[in-house]
Amino acid sequence: MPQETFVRVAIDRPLDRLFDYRCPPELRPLPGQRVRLPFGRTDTVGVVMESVETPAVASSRIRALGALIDPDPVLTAPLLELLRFTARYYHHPLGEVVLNALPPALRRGAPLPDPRVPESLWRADIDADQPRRIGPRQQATIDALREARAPLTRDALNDLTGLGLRRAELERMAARGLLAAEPAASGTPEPSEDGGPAVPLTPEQRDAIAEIIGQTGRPTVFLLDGVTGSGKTEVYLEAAARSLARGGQVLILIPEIALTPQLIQRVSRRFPGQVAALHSGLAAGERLRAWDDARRGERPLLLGTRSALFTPLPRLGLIIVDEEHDPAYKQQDGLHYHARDLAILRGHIESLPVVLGSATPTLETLEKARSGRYRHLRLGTRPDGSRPPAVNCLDTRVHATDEGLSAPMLDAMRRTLAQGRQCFILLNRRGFARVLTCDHCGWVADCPRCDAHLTVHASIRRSICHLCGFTQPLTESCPQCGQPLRHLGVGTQRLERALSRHFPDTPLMRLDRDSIRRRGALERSLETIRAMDAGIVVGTQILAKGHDFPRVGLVGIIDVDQGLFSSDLRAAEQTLQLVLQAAGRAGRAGDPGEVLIQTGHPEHPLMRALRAGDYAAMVGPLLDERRHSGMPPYGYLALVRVDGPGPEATQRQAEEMARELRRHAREVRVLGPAPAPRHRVNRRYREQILLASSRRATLHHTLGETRRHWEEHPPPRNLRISIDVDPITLA
DNA sequence: AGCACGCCGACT
DNA sequence: GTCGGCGTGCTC
Repeated sequence: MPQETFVRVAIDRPLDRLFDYRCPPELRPLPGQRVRLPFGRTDTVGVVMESVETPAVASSRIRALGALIDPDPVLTAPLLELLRFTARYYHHPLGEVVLNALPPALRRGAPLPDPRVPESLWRADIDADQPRRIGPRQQATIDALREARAPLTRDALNDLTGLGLRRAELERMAARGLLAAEPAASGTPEPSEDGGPAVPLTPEQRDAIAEIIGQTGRPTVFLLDGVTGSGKTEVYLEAAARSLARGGQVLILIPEIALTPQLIQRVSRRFPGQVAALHSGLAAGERLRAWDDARRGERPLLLGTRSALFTPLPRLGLIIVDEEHDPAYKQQDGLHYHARDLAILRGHIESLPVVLGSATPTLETLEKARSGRYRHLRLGTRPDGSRPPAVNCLDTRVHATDEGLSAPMLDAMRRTLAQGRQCFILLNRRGFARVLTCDHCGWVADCPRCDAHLTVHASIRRSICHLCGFTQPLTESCPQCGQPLRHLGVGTQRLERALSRHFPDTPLMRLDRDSIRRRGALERSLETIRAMDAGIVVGTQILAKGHDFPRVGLVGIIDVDQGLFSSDLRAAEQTLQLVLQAAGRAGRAGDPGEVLIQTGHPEHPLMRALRAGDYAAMVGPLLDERRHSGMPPYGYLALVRVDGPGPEATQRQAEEMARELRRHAREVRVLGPAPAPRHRVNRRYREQILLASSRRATLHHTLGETRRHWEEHPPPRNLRISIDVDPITLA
């Protein structure tokens, strides 16, 4: 009798199990292949995980597979292994994890894009000096096409310009006779070769590249540790070039593509036609195309944000994680994975080197580099010969501040501007004022849905909750006693207004999430800043990201104190990183810049360390502290969160969870439940339980057993339980 | 999660 | 009488 075969299938449901199906004789799906299947009363999409001889449930319950969606697997075997681990490690349903690795269109069962259908290629089609009214976007498009000297796809154009051009926009330009479209010739166009690196490499850079390439095919992890301006990007690009030259694919992860348009442009220019970019700004179709181009090796270099980690890359040879300290690598909802940690795991599974780059590495990474588990590559010298900036504190108890600004800060700004250099003023709070309050009766404008004050946004005359987005019109007088209200605390918008009064004739810009919301606004702002001579830029941490500016003489930090005294696990570390990243903007090409920090606590150990200026030295005491308290990297944490519509039921459920966790705890401390630091967000109440252990295994045992229990005795539907393994913040 | 079944309240 | 509220149970 012919042997029947069965497959075990992953499905996009929050059920922590796989489902077995009978294979009709003509269907022999391989692991990683998408299939359509009957599920309950409907049809759904699944991914085959493995073949099995005997199903896990009685054969009477087994149903037959519907159909294959693709002729071949869409996910590779090593990627499936990574996804299995991910589900186990983060205690998340495997089906959701697996389907999450697919672009949304494929998750819903859409067909793969047909690689034989070429995209349009665009070229400039305009007489050189024909006088015409052309907008800045159109001009930039035409300039990019002329510079490329070859017709480009829309994707390639967007990579080069960062404009996010839509098809309709290009078609409008074509209708006006500015552009012409032609179908792509067979095969990829090979635009003009850009040659090797633009600047000669330093010996340190050459050594780093040689070390990385020397580990090809081995799961070696590198920490590429170098201050701003030390040329980490050149090391990435050159290592990538050599890996590509050997026929491998390269994955470069970056924290947020939207904030680093310069990097995409730089990579696209260096590797024309070879780069696929994957990030949240893409429309569904573009995302699918980029993903599939990377999967098929059509574009062997994939540049993307954290989710790009799950892209199948059959010939992957090298992974680079840029700015590894950036918390954006940790997904904060649903599947709480850390893309940097999983990148390292992927390196092990696929046996390839992983490069973690940062000027301010996390304590976790530094500790592993110090203990020798990672190879530590240092780029100490800046290729342009500049020295690091001097860091000084301004004691706000001595120097009073008005709208956030002290007199010495203003003096330093005047000096810097007089030298023809720029001032960057960093304040990590957007909006106008922190709160709206009444001096007479003490009323404060609070969010009706969260435990948070509403932030004043004067420009749009509204108050906004930064937690849930609730907004309401600004009121002039107190709703309780009718007295006029006062704006308390300073945000970037208020700082901008104050500075425009102090420096009425100086160019002034603001850079924060609100100012760059419109498409292309960030690119325009960065361009303006770069073109500006002396001037002032006010902004949030976006200012501290790795943009390159040539003329910054002063970086002023308005308020670090909330970072010094926050009780959160990583507050000190992250404050250090933020200040140093910001400081990295100061001083280029011979001119050391200056960093001025306003603080009420200049004697605080962190501030003393900052003045000394050496990140590695500052980290020592922080690591000691972590060791003594058993915190990461010397101990392991997991956070169990319960949230629900009412405070009492949520608390009861959290208490039951904690009881269950304690029942299974072996060498695991179970702390709580306690109301989460922001107890109420978006009309939901949140309780949390912290698990701590000196061993990973015991933590996972406790979580696993508890999870099994609640799968069997599920809590009411309106209560949600989520597990955050290796939480980045306890808030 | 989806989806259906099931058992109680105010409508044409 | 029946449309529809959301509690509960199941999915190979």
